[in-house]
Amino acid sequence: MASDPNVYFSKTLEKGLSILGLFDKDHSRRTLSEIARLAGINKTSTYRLVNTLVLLGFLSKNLRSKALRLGPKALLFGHTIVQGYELLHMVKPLIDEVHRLCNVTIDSTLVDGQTLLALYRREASSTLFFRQPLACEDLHARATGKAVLSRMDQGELETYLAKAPYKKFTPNTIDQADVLLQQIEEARNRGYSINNEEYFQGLVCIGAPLINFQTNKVTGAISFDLPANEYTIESLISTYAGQVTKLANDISELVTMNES
Amino acid sequence: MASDPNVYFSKTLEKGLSILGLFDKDHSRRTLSEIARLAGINKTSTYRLVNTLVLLGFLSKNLRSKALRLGPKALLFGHTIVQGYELLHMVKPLIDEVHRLCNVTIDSTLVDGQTLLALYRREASSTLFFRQPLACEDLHARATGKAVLSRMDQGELETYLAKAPYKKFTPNTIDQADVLLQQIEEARNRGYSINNEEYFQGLVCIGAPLINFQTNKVTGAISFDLPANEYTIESLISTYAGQVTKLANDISELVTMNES
DNA sequence: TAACAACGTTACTATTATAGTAACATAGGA
DNA sequence: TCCTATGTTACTATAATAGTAACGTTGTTA
Repeated sequence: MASDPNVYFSKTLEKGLSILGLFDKDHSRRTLSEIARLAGINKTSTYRLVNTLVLLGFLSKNLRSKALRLGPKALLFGHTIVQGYELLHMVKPLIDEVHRLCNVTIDSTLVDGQTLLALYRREASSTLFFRQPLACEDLHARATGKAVLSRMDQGELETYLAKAPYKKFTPNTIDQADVLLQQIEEARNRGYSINNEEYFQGLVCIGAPLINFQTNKVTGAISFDLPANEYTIESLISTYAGQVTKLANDISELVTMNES
Repeated sequence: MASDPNVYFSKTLEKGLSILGLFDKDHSRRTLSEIARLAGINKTSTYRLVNTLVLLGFLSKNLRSKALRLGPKALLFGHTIVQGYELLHMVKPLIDEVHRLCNVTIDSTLVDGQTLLALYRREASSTLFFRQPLACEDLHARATGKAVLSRMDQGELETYLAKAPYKKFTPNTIDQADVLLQQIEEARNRGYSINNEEYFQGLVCIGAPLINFQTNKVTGAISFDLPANEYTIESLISTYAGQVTKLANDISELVTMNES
């Protein structure tokens, strides 16, 4: 009776997607009740939605244990969606090319609100393996994060800075707002940011922001990741500062074109 | 009034997912009408669902052109789902290990009905690049496809064979049912299948099926892909037949465990 | 073995969300 | 300028969902 402000919003779809989103690397099996609880949906509705996903092949249900997990359709769906992300295909050849020339691990991320989303990563064969998060809210501890922060508008930056003290990943991780702010300003002035084993021991990175030149807003960042035992911060900068900023610039142009 | 047989099925969710699924590598931008037409949903409902996806960040809408494309949330969502697929993480280390030892491109696929779904692929640095499909219905032209066919039950196999003449990708592609059937029987007897530049010029492959040992059903296949100018079919077999079948066996055991 | 608890499934309606029609708005092309 | 295609909004009948409650099943504890 109260004329909904959201006649053009489907709660059902929102719920269904939130259910699918509950399955990730660390939660590949879930039970119905668990889903209902986590998604905040009542049992019957959850049952209906889960059943739908099962019938469509997005989830598969173990007949005995009733445990749910992602089905083949979900795998295809996920792959298809990732590949359907236009920017990925624009960015990939540029990154691959630089990777080929320099044999360095290159990471690209998008910023969505206050979180970094993995876009595309190309690893140098030698790079020490570390588990790359798909979404990361710890901008303070990453080269890409600091690059993004260096070009955020004042308001958003302050919101982030207010989160101090920040999560510590290594002894080097910056956990104080004033130190972080200083590094951010430095990054803004120089055009690149540095990560000195602040996220992962043994890994030093140099990053640069991706900018939409039309709106002048930051849309993400890239970084070159290198082994700390082969590079000092100085040699990292002298070797790669030019390359990261150039690559970031090239990608920024694509982003600008793409978003207009 | 007619007691629906499907009270526990959400058409809305089905529609929403089908809309998201319309975005892929070759269709990264779509219009509302296009979506409505392709998904077979009326304009208003499409508008509601699309609007929902936009508000949730799965789609983004260009303010001027109204063109729709996948949003950052979709990228994260897709990545998360793929990584949430349990089997991927079980298969990956095995394939990576063999890849490391042999420096060969290894491909793994799941079978879903009559289509092959890409599971995990590890490329040898030297492998000629070819665009790997996420879903493929042309079992006849691939080593993984023939491996799967060699272990399908009679009924399903006949369904596939009835599709002849098959799509031709190269001069070598088999397009006649009797030739294919012969190769399939050979593959069943030997435990591995061969692809002699039938899918892609310059690429020879040797494949083996993945079996759920408990149900004795085929769940997918793997293949080693190699350059035709370095391998004859004979040298391919003598070098790799043992390795593919062993790897397929190891993965099959995982699959069996995983599905019980 | 019995009782219990937790979970999954089904039945049943009130309520609400969606489908569908139609009208309006806007933009691009003829 | 008119026309057509496309996107957006209004409105209402109808169909779909939410929510309660009850039932079946499984596995655990006493």
